[in-house]
Amino acid sequence: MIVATAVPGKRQLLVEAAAEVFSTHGFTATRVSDIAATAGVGKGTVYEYFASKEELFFAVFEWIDGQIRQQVELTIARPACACDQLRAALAVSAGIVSEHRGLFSMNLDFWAASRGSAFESRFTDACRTLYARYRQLVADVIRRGQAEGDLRGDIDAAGVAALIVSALDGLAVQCWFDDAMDPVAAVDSFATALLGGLCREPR
Amino acid sequence: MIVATAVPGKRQLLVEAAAEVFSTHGFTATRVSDIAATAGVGKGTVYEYFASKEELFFAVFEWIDGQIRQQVELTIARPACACDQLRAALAVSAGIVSEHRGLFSMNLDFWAASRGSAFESRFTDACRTLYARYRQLVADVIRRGQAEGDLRGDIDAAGVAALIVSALDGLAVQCWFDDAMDPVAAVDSFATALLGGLCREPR
Amino acid sequence: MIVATAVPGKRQLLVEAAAEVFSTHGFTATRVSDIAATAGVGKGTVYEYFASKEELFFAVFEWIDGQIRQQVELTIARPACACDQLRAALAVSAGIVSEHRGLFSMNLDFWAASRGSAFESRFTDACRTLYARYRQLVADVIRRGQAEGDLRGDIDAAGVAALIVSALDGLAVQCWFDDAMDPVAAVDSFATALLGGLCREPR
Amino acid sequence: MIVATAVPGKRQLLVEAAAEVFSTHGFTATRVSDIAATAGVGKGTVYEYFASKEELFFAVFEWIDGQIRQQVELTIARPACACDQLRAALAVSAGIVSEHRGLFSMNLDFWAASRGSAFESRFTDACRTLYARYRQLVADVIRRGQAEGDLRGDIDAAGVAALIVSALDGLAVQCWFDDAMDPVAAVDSFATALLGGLCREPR
DNA sequence: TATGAATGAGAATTCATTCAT
DNA sequence: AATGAATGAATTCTCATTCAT
Repeated sequence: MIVATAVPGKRQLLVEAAAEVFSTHGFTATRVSDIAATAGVGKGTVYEYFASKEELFFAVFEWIDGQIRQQVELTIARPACACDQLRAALAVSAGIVSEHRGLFSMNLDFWAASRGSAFESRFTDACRTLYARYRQLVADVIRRGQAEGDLRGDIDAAGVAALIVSALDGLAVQCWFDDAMDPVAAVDSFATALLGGLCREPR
Repeated sequence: MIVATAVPGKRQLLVEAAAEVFSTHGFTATRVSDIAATAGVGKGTVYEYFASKEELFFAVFEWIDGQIRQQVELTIARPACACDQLRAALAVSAGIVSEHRGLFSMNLDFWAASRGSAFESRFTDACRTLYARYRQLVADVIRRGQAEGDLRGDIDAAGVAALIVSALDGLAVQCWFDDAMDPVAAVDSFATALLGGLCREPR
Repeated sequence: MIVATAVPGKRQLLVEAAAEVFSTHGFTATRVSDIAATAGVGKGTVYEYFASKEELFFAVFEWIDGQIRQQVELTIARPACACDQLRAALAVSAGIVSEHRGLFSMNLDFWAASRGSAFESRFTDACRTLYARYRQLVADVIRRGQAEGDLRGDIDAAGVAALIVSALDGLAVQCWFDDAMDPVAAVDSFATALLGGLCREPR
Repeated sequence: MIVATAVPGKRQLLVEAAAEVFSTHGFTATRVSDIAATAGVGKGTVYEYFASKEELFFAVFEWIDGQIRQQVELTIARPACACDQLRAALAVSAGIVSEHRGLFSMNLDFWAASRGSAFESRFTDACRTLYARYRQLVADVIRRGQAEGDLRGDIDAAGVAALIVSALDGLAVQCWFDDAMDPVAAVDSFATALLGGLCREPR
């Protein structure tokens, strides 16, 4: 679960207030004064802790990234065979998307921040690193599975890992646009297909 | 291929100029005057054809959507077994991503336009429809494959279709952040894994 | 006389409106919107012609500098002996100060602009050049007078020129603070003393 | 010399810290917190001693004024003929300018403070008084010289005094803009010219 | 129809000042 | 007395949009 810190300092208070307002209205439509009001402080106070609106936005990005990665890593760390780990990683990710549609919509803003904002390169770099890390995480599981004989050895682990990570991001996007989507169920079918093979006859 | 229309009217000229500038600088950082200059017309002329910057942006969205869907539909329409159709659809999509990284980065802006802009609901609705259509397209192939016996019947076609579409979107995101990614190779590995099954022993 | 241009373009209109407002309220206390209102245009229009408040301020500086230098140069250009030229230059300068106390008060702002503003070096450079030019102008007259035998040859022309120019600036400062000062009369006494010598017995 | 007080109270400590920061960055660009930091006290402490930034600025003005006037008065107080007193007064003033270019640059800020600041009239009044006093000082020397027969009696003492004082102020301005200027040498030439007469034949 | 000069709503940001501790 | 976290008034500047030509 993504939960508020127990005893947040004022900086963290602002990050969480910002997350709330940004995730509701989007980056552009959010005014700094909205965040200040939500946090229950004066407008100037925001600038005591963050040099700019974008700096605060980036802090929100880092906070959310940390929260999510922590859960995924914990899940994958549990000892199990590679198949089960992949399935569990997919399931927990879908669960997060399902529970936090609002927060996940911020992804769209984070991504867009890499397009023409003053922090363009900062967000681009952070996202590149973030995705490289997730791909690595998944690829390692796959390679271990291949080494241990659970998974087919004739498949490029990095390529498949990239697409698994992609699938989860893309799923969150579709869920953002369509409340009716059930990410958990979709991911479950996907895991079954991917692990067992869609084709009746393996190729 | 995504190509300029042969004899564009001035409206189409503006759409294509806008696509170029938007894809280079992002929606927010693009000024209407930039687009006018790129199109070689006066700033006021833009408003003869589009009521607002966002309206023009939406027109770009529709144009690109049309271009891409056309290619995907043509690919899927070719008679083949379901497996080959899926593989071909994945390949052609990856190819488009690969060839048009710039255009694809606009996705990030389109998605973000669903967050707090004046056209919020217009983009949201359009994206919901767009994704529903792609999911349908893929799900139909899967269902046909199941009916014809090429694909396993015990799998939820809709769920898997959702994730396949997701994977392609997510892949484009990662390619935007990381020039070193090769979407075509990654998709190929993914197709092999998905169709044949990652596990050595089918489950 | 310092007069408004006969057919000012909008840029010049703004410069003159700005000169009026700046000279009345000082740089800091002047709001860009005040200038726009005085010029009878919208706030945004100011930014069509000047990139910033300081850029406009600099344009005012250049305009006033041009106006004044023109008069001084015209005066000095009239054929006369060096003594008369110096006397005339002093007189015309005092006359300008006397007639345009308001405009001259802008000097105080121009000078202060060289202290910590974004345009610090631009104003510093411009003032350095401006004063070097005036010193040169006066020094040339003195040297000519020395060559022609009208003025004592044992005196450093550059040093005296610097102080003559200084005296006029300092006089404008005192006039700004004290309406009762009569620059014309003061300069007349000064010219007599300087040219004839304060001491009863020449040294 | 302008030196720090031997055992400064905290108020004086702040005045001197402020003088340092103001003279370095100018009034506008100086933040109260900079002064506090330079003085080694908390920001709030400044307000225990001064009601506002401008009040502190005014205190700096008074402090510097006092320091400088003291030196000039001491110089003039030395018994000598009027000619020598004038020459000495000019020399000592040029010496101060030369040694304290930084401090003197504050003049530009003091003057500008008379333009649109909340303390406008306070600075204006103080400067008017200050200059009246200096003019009086110089005029008295001249009048004494005239009475004693050292100086020509047909010259308006007040007018000449005003320009002598002006010249020193203006000189400081030019020195601020041009490091290459040597105020001491310039003033020496000026003194010679003024006392002995620029013209070969006294008029 | 095409234009681009003019507009002004709107938001980020700064920093002097306050005041609870 | 000393502090510095908190405040919000105030102002610059941007740029989508309008409309007279």
